[in-house]
Amino acid sequence: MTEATPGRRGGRQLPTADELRIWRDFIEATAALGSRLESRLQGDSSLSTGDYSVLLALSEAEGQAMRSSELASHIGWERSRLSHHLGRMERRGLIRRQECATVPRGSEVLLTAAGAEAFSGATFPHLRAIRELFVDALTPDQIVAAGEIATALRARLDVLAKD
Amino acid sequence: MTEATPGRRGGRQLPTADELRIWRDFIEATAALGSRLESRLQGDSSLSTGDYSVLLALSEAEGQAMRSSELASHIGWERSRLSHHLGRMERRGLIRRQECATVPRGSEVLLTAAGAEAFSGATFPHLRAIRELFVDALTPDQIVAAGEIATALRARLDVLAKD
DNA sequence: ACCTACCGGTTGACGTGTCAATGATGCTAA
DNA sequence: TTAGCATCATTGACACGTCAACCGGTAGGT
Repeated sequence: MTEATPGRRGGRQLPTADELRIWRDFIEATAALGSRLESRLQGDSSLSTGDYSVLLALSEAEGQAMRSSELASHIGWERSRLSHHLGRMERRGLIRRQECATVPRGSEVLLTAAGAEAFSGATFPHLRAIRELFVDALTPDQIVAAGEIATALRARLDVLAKD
Repeated sequence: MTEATPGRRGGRQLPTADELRIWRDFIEATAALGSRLESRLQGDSSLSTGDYSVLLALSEAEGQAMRSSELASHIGWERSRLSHHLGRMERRGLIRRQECATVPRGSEVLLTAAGAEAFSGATFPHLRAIRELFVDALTPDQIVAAGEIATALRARLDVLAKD
């Protein structure tokens, strides 16, 4: 009783004006939050949030190394996105790539010393920024609500994953 | 009282593990939501959400036209972003630019017939997608909470607008 | 009048993301 | 054996964003 064709109440197709306003506020605020976090991290460490995700995953990995596809699914990226990103990170000396010994066609991504150092220097300021921009912005109730909203949105996206 | 260094007030510097988990869920879910909306709109209309914002503003404008800087502040974009985007939209015939008669150095952005048509074809599917992916994902209480969270985040960003 | 400072707008360089196509290699079935 | 076929990863083309530099012109102050 949520969907339907034009008409039937309880089943309108389009958002109300209020819903639309909230939608706009919500999507714009979260986008602004993300981009502020991004520039904060950039200023504090010369890393992007993408770099940070990759370095975090590698730091926590066995031997500071992971297979490329494993890394991609771990951080939820498409393979080509990761490949492009690793190319840029490799040019900056943050990671290295080498043929994987165990898996035939696999490529192994290694954290370099420079990468580990950049990551460890970025961690504290990044977490502090999350606190300042997100945690401190909300009441404890709102933080809980934000978690539930995230879960609900994610569930909805997963349910509609066939588009 | 959880973390360390210069800790005055009941103000630890770093988020707790729970806060961090919620942060991650939240930022990832909203990013995924945005990109799903984007690809929905793309598939339904061959417009991006950026195109949509521009066309919406122009559609509602006096004479289907606006000065460039006015448009930029109306949709909250940086000037160079808008300039690049208008260049792409102009190549696709969605808008036109011409010297502004009233303001010396100003440039005026006009909606073309093709642009108006693309916009009107995109509106219904786009609103429907917002409903399916956002409104239908949440309870009425959660929608209200989402609005409050957006407002709180925005307020926090504005307060810290000096970085 | 002249110098300077700002203002509206554009441009170039570069990082980032997606999509589709391309290797390179193993697996399986005719 | 060999013709497909799936898998791992990369590449190229292109859209999008940001940053910093630039350009043309108007406005102030001296």
